[in-house]
Amino acid sequence: MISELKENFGGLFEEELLSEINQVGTIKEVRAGQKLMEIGDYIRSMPLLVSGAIKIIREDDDGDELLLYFLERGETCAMSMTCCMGQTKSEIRAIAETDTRLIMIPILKMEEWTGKYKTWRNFVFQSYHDRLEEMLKTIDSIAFLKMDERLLKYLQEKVHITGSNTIKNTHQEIAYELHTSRVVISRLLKKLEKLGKIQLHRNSIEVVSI
Amino acid sequence: MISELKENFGGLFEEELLSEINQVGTIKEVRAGQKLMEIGDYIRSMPLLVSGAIKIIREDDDGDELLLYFLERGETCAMSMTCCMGQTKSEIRAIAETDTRLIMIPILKMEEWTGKYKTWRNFVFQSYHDRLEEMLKTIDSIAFLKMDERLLKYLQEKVHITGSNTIKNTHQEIAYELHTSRVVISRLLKKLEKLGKIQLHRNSIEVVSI
DNA sequence: AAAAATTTGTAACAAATGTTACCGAGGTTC
DNA sequence: GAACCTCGGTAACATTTGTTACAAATTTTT
Repeated sequence: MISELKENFGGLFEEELLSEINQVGTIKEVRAGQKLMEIGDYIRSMPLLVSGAIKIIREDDDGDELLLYFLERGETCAMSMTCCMGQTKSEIRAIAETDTRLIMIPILKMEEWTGKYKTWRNFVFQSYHDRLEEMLKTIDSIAFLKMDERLLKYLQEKVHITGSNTIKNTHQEIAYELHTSRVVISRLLKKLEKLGKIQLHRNSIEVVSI
Repeated sequence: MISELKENFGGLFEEELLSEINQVGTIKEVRAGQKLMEIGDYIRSMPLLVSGAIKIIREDDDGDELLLYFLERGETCAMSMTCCMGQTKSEIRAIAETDTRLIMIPILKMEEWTGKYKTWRNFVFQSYHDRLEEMLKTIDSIAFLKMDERLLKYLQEKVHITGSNTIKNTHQEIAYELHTSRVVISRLLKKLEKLGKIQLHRNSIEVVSI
């Protein structure tokens, strides 16, 4: 674990903290599609993302979904942090977007470290800041953009996160994440294909040039 | 200052911290409508809200606005905190919604206190948590609600924040904050009036029962 | 008081998004 | 291979939201 720790967090944390993490952290591996956290769950440990990507989903009372953002390597879930400390329930769902490796830190330790290590504190603050920024970007998208622009952004994000130009999703799945209907997505994707930006296949979308 | 400090933050902070705040904090008073922070500003101190309310506004490249949320007494601006520490520019605009009193804390001190006082640390973490929650609520509104429901929520919020059943705004002002057009707001307000929920006057809206 | 500006109401229309329905292509199961 | 299921394409239509235009009421400015 120590090598991948240094790879992802070496620049941030001092030796002593790294070795503490190494001692108390446990590795968790999840496959793409697997659920990491459900709305209403209590959280007992804080995740550090070593590799892969996680999508964070919001749901309303009617069961309607919305993709909030993706977490990437080197990041952590700000929601988890406060949930841990405040003993409140999760307000979001977390699902592995790709195969993912995490280091799980027990709550108690993370509280201890915020007093003990300035670098840890800064990391936690930075994480909050990043998450607030990400939320602002999400708000910008749904408030200021039309659906076609949101879809384009979504496709770009997917390419970035998965590191592949082929997006393996059905139109229905995309519709859920953008909180719209399948017909709307099919319509807009067809338009993008006619513009030469993508190529449509069954169960997958090939991004040509965006 | 010490008395209003205790009134708003007495339960949270220990005597020693309260007295430190009393020493280095400076009082700032702003009138309703006055701007506290502009997009792109660098922030040099962190505000603690003693009385009044502040509205936080997001703006896109075209100058379109959106109300994000209100800050109330006992709260602080999470954005400011990270902007302070990371030396980054503000991404939002802050405008006093009512006459407002603030205690301004210099950046250096707040960094020092995060190491020194556990209660301060917890306050900062709690503030981040509250802000993330508030952002989630904002996202819920714009993603899942129709404009008439958003308007209703907005009116409720206004009544709560100002402590008055009379909302002194033009339809155009409301339209800006909800990022829609004046005609849409006038239309929906008229519908609410016909339902007996509000009464419309020039430059003001009287909330009867919501 | 007259002129100008602001605010609101309303109609008519346009655009974006959501809904329902149905079909056909592909793949899977039996 | 027949029956079944999933996925995507498309049309037709409904609803929501946005736009333009104009009039009436009220307030402010000159």
